[in-house]
Formats: sequence, structure tokens, C-alpha cells
Amino acid sequence: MAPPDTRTQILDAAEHLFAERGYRGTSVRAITDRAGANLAAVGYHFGSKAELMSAVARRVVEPIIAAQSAGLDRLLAGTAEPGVAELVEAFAGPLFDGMPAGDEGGARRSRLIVMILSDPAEEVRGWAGADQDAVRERYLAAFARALPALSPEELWFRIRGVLAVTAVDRVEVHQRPAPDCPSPDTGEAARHWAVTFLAAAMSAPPTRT
Amino acid sequence: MAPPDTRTQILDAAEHLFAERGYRGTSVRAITDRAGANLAAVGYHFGSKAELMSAVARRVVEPIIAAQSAGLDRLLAGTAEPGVAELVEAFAGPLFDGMPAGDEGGARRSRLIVMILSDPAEEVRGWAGADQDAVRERYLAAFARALPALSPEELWFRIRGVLAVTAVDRVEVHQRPAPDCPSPDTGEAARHWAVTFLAAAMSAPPTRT
DNA sequence: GTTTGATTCAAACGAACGTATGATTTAAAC
DNA sequence: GTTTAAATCATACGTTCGTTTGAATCAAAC
Repeated sequence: MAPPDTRTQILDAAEHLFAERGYRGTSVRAITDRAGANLAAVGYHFGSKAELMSAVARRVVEPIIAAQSAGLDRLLAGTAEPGVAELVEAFAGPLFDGMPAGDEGGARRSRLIVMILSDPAEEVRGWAGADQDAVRERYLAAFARALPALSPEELWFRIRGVLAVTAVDRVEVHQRPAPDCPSPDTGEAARHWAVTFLAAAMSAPPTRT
Repeated sequence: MAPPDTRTQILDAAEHLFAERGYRGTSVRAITDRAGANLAAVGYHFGSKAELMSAVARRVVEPIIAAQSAGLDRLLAGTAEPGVAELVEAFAGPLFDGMPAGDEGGARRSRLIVMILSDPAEEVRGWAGADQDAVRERYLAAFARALPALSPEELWFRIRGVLAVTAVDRVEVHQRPAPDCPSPDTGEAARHWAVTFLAAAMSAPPTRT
């Protein structure tokens, strides 16, 4: 049985609060209170609030990047060139992993990802490693082969569209529930819906200019 | 020739800074400095920082809502039932209006919309009128008629996907420019790309369960 | 010229923030 | 039992924040 481990409890509390209130909306005091730790523990274990943010972001994003990379490896190891739907599944799928139906933690992590992608504070985006860019470039190349008719600019636009849908997805509906919103996304269903939605979008013929 | 009008200059400065640094990342002092106004002017003209945020949000969003509503009216006034591509164009198009190529202000407004949709602070989302919900419900009904095979849940998921793509779209690329990003979106092109992308996505056959 | 209402101004308030400090506790090593 | 390094603690510092205040300025009405 692992001891409470202050460092981990701070990470957990920070992940929770950052996702819920954003970086600037979360005070170090709120984090340590929730973690049951002393105020100075953040400085001791992480150095500063910004470095804590980096640690939280890395812990959430790195497994996703790894899964995306492994998925692409698996596709490229096959005999046939990977199709659009397969690429979409491999790219977007990991963003839905570990988010079972009705899981509070899943929705929270989803929100954290959006927060990481969209928060204007440079402390939030300043942690990035080279891995993300590398993975996205690899997918870009694979999509380019699967969709040779597309201009690089429009392809790039579509890749960002994929990211937008998978990331933003369920966030808004959690923040301001729609009037007659039919039940929050049921985890696994959302994953399949997203793949359907995005595969069709990526496969669209080039926009004629 | 209109006088400088302190109130308007504060609105302009706030729109700029809120889009660039977020709500919590922008101080009232930064706003009044940029507007060339006195610190107390925000309190005098708007009451509080939160109410200033509301005013900024309304000024940006209301014309978009109105255009979306008018576009749907126009489609419904026609003889034939509107198709998916027409609905997508009417819904997503207004989000790209007034954003000519290379326009700094256009990208900024785009960022502001994302900020309004994704900021966790309740001051940012607390301004909403009934108009937004009404328009989205009307589009939901129109899409439901155009896509009768889709379950309400999946349709709702797709509508949110449309919003995600149009809103997030060009934000991330401005915050962390990709390694070999091919030229920022050229305004009108992005609009057409988005419609292509989203019409295909909306038209996808239902996900078989 | 005086009055009046709207606006602008400099200055200050208390609260909350991130961070740093130095003492204290803990627990393993010797 | 003493030593030592890691960890936790209460406390304080300096800054920045949103908001408030009351006097000063302006412009039109009379």
C-alpha cells in the first residue's frame, strides 16, 4: 500500500483544479489545501506554480502522444498503405482512452487538454516537448499519402480540424449544459462518433477554388 | 468625425487584450492604459470588470447570432428543404465573416470567440442570452430533418463538432506556430475549407452500433 | 456667470496572489 | 544516541489585483 506521497497528491489536486478553473484561476493555496499539504510544498517539490503546471501537463499528454505514435507505427508496419479512417482512429483514439462512460475523471482530463491547448498564459503552453510536433508531422505525412489530391494547406487545415473536434468535443456541453442536451456522451460511443465524423471530414474531396 | 469616446476605446482595448491574454490574464489597469483612459473609467462606464467582459462578448457574438439566424430564415423561406451543405454554410459562415485575409483583427476575434467558449471563469460565460440557445435549437431541428437517419444523440455530437472546428480552427496555430506550417489561413479560403470539411462530416452515415 | 449633471482624475483600500525563509519534524544511517 | 538529509511547517514579504472614494474638470442650460 503506497503512502499518501505528497508530491503525487499535489499533482492530482492540481490536475483537478487546473482543469476546472484554469491556470490563472487556480491558486497555489487552493491546490495545497485540496492536497492536504502545506503551502510551501509546491515550491519544494516543483519549484514554482509554472513548473507544477508543466508536470501536470506532461503527465496527461505524454501517454497520449505515445499511444498516437505507437498506433501509427502499427499501421505503417502493415503491408497496405493505411487508409484515412485508420489514420483518424489511430490519431484521435488515444484522446478518448481512459474515459469510460460517466467517468468524472475522463471529462475532467478532456477539459484539461483543452485548457492546455487554448490557455493564453505562456506558462501553460511553454512545457511542450519535441514529441508532439514529431508525431503530428508523421501523421501529416501519412495523411498526405492517403489524400494525394489535397493541397498541403488544406490538409493542414483538416488536421487542425481533427484536433479541434477531439479536444473541444465534450467541453462546452459540460460548462453550459444545453437546454435539451441528450445525455452526456457515453464514453465509448463518443469515440466511435468522432471517428465516423472525422473520417468523413478528412475524406472529403478537395475544395475547388 | 467621432470623438474618441472613452467607452468605446475601453471596449476595443478590452476586446484586444481579453483575446490575447484571457480574462484573468488581463488586468483592468492594462485595459485602461491601452485605451488611454483612467483606471476608474471601467467602473464608471461598466460597473465592474465582469460586466465589461459581458459587454465585449455581446458586441462580438450578437452579430454572429443574428447572421446565423437570418441565414436559416433565408434557407427555410425557400421551396426545397435545405440540404446539409447549405445548413453548414449558414451556420459556420458567419463565424468567418469580417475576417479578411491577413487581417490581424479577424484572427483576434476568432481567438476571442474561443476564449468565450472555453474560459473556465464564470464571468466569461455568464453573459449568455437566450438567443444563442434558440438559434442552435433551430439549426438542430433543421439538421434533424436533413439527416433523418441520425439519432438525436449523434446529431447533437456532430453539431458540437461543427462549433469546435469553426471556433478553435485557427487559434492553436497562432499560439504555437507549427514547424512547417504552410502560411496562416488566407481568410476566405479557410471559410470554404471549413464548409467542405464540415459538410462531409455532417453528411456521414450514422455510426452503426 | 452660475448652476447642474456627466465625466475624468489621482489616490488609496483591503484582499489575494506567488514565492521565500528559517525553524521544526521525520526517519534512516551509523 | 547522535548525525544527517529530506520533508513539512507556520509565517512573512512584496506585488498586483479589482474596486472605491471624493475632488477636479468639462460642457451645456439657464
